[in-house]
Amino acid sequence: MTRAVDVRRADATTSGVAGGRMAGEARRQQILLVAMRLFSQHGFRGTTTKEIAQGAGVSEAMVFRHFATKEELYRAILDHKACVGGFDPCQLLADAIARKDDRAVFAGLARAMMQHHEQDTDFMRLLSHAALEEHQLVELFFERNVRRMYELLGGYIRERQRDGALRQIEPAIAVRAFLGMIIHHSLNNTLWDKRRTLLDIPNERAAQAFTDILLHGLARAPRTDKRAAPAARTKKKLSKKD
Amino acid sequence: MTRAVDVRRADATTSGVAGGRMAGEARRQQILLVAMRLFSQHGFRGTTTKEIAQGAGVSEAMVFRHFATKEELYRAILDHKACVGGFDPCQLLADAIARKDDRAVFAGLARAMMQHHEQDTDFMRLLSHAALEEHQLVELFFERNVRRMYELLGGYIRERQRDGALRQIEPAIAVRAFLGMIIHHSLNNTLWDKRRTLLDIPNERAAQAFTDILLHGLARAPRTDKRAAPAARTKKKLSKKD
DNA sequence: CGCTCTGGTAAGTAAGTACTTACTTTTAAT
DNA sequence: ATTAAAAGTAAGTACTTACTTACCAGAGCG
Repeated sequence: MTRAVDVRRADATTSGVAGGRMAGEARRQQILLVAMRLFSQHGFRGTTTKEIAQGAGVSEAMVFRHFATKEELYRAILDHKACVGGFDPCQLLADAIARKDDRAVFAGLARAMMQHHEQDTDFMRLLSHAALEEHQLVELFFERNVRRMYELLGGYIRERQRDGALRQIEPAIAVRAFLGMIIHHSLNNTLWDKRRTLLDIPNERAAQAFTDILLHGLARAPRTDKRAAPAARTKKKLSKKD
Repeated sequence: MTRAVDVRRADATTSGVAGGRMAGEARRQQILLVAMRLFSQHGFRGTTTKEIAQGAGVSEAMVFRHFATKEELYRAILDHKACVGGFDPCQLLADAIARKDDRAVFAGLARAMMQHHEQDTDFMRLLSHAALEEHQLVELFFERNVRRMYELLGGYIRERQRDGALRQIEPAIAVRAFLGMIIHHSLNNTLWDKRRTLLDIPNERAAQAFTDILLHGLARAPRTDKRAAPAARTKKKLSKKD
């Protein structure tokens, strides 16, 4: 709980604490960067404007010259990250999707997401803080990134269902299950179990394993005989009620 | 961001704002209860001792009579919840495990966890806050609850692998995948997408679907062939014993 | 009655907190 | 060189925060 005045200003390149006078826009960007790191570490309320200023190597007044309020600074970060932060799954997967290479689609996505999470831990933390603080910009991020992901993957799964390659399960559920594996795994690695005492495997293996589970899980024939009537799979036998 | 002085003291039974003089221990418990609600809503730094006192209907000094520091109060809550908060999967699943009823084991767990998450949203939030704030008591919770879960489920999967019912995949990975689906789903419902615009299904259906995906995903025969092997059938209808 | 113990408070205090004001230095175009 | 704007600061302000101090009221009990 005692937080101490830890590393901030670690190193000129990352913290950007450039001694001299900077051009306005450069300074603005630098403050933004520093603030993002601090907000992600300590949340909105847990970060003081003084710390941000110190981290950037300027006086507090400079922070308020560039951003009218602390809130505006926060908003600028979330806003910026909501656009830039998320990679573009469409582009990444376009090729595999066109080839209908299920394994390439899902494993590729898993790999890319995990890598992304690993590199941008700050943003994951920032988003988590924002969600807990019920910041409205989480919704923006949702609309811009998450919903598109559900549409893209859901659409692909639906298509493969029509092809007869996957069994009939609500695509959104499958998407949630898959993203759940990945995101939960990343959160475990960066937040809950950093020392990886529960499970310590390289990303590549995790991506393969999750893809395996999903694709076998969605595969058309639970076991053998697929030459039987295809109608049988509409509800299958395990729909034990609900 | 503007938080306002919302509901606190909603109602005498839940907020415990009992007017008169109380016995020491009773007051202590009541302060604890109020504090837990507030901490879960706003995190440690986001909750003031004044708010806690008001919520409990006493002066701030009373809070500090019972708990030397705010930190001690927080600790008392996490500590208490780490014991009481988590349900006991061992007991819950003992029967299904003994019967080797895969579907009952996993669906039962999924159901119970989701229900639990739904009822104790406060605790989920509290834990998330604690993890982000890197509070050391998260580790305690991990040791007491999460690790046991991995051991229990991992052990069961290993056993079923020996039985030839499940294919050879590292059990811990399967556990992570399954818990990931469940926990991610719960977090979506209570934190990220409360209005459930991405996916809105009853818990029971989610539990069934996740179990389906996992069990088919772990099933022994990924493809066709090997119709001779009788082992392949064990996981077919599995719910009905065998 | 006096006397103490306990649950309780009003009113602090010192150290933050976000944000401001009044002022100085540097840059660069005229 | 002159000058106006831009980059920068030191020292506030008004308010909040965790935590303290000094005191009160009533119950129980001799």
